[in-house]
Amino acid sequence: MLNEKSLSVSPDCSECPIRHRAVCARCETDELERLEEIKYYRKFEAGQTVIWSGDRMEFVGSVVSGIATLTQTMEDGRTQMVGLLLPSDFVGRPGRSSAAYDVVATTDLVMCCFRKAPFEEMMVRTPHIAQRLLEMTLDELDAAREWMLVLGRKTAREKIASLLSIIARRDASINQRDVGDRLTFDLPLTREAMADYLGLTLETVSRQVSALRKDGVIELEGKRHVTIPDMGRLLEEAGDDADGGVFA
Amino acid sequence: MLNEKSLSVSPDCSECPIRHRAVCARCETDELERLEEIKYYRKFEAGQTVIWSGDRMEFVGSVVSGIATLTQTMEDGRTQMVGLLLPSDFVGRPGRSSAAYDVVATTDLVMCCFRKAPFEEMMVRTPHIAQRLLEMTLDELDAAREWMLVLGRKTAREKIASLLSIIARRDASINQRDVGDRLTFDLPLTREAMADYLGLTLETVSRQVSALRKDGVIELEGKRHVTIPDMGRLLEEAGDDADGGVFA
DNA sequence: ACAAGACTTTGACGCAGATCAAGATTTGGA
DNA sequence: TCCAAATCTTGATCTGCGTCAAAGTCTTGT
Repeated sequence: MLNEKSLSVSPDCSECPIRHRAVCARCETDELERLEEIKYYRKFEAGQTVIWSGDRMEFVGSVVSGIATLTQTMEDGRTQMVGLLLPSDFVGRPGRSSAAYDVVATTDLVMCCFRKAPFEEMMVRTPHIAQRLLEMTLDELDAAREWMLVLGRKTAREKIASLLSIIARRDASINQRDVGDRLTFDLPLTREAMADYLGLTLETVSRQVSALRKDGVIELEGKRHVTIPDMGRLLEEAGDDADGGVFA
Repeated sequence: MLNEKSLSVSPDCSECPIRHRAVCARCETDELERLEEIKYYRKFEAGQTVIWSGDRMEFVGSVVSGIATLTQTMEDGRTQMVGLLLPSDFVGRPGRSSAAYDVVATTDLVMCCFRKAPFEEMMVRTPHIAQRLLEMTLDELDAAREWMLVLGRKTAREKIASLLSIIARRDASINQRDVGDRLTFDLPLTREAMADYLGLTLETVSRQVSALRKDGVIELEGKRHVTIPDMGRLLEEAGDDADGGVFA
């Protein structure tokens, strides 16, 4: 269930990513109007849980701004982040009734949501929506498998470099920067969240970030503001040669 | 490309899993006939590579019998298995032209294949196929994320127990056994393949298998024949409480 | 049936990353 | 503005798993 702290925002959002990425681009006008009818916005504050694992899912949607994470937890408290949701990423499982993971806003977050039942109904009537969703799910699957290599076989230093290169690349594409230039961004994750993503402890994350800084692979201003002087070098450190990770 | 050692087998296969799982179950007759036209079988020997990462994919299909694996390799030779394909699992990426991973037969393998272009064309005409494929892809994504927890946060012993419980569960469902009974099966993987799946070395796998045997969690006859006297106990060892892993 | 190769087990030892601990820096609320 | 809580850094030590090595056991072909 949505947290009571969430609240609707303006119902108009011309840059709503689902409009471009998932649904509207190829829709006929009447479907587009129907979509507008079932669309609404939700806002969450940093730290709020969007959905708890096991909760009934009543919407699907996508991230408009901010960052959310998908997390799994074992009974003894060990946690593993299994997905990082950046603007334009899709959330939800057409055809599934309950959430499989905790979804947590790590920064202030705006989501564009569609009520699930009418969305699914529309999916049946409009085949290209199902196809677009299949494509997006295949991308996520590739990303998850890419991450399995990171978790299973990379060293701590390579893991940090992999994560930084993914965030840098995504950030560059959102802000229309050229990868290859000096990239600069704010880390949207605490050291602990990074550790949960990478299967490490926060102390190891801190040490390896310091080491990469000392070696000139990254520059830091404060704790969170990162600049990558040489993306090629970072990718080498990540063990990805040049082409880099697929993570969406 | 398919390896030259592969060869067609009988074109009839009444228990072809795709018939039940992905496509035919809800097809109208004419689609079913069309499917028959583009269907063919391929047989591979243990150890053969079905497709190399980067190769042009000319078919989609599913495993009829035997086991295949999806593997990623780094330049320095480190490898990580990112998927385990058991009978009825689907292989291939509608909408993608080249393979993202190596697909290797670890036992003798029979696959039921469909030529990709006509299959995709049919997908467009027959919406429920696209929907079925979306469901299957979502299952795979859940499995991959479940595995991220295994790789990132579990100990070597828990990893082995997790893998054994997945294989045992799948084997039980294929052979219509009741989970909860004494389960018995042949391990379809070498110690090295298990290590590649679990992000461990083969020596560690061997030691932990021995330890689980010594502790009575599993019984071994020869190197490969395993029996699980108490599935609940195994799941505890895996750190999954009771309900267990989703891995498909 | 036997030899050669593939697979597996076990031991000894080292190291990357975890754990435990203490401070330092940043953030936010009254 | 100042205090308390959250976040981050760094150090010392421990340990699970990797590495290296050797020997045992299956499998296969001739």
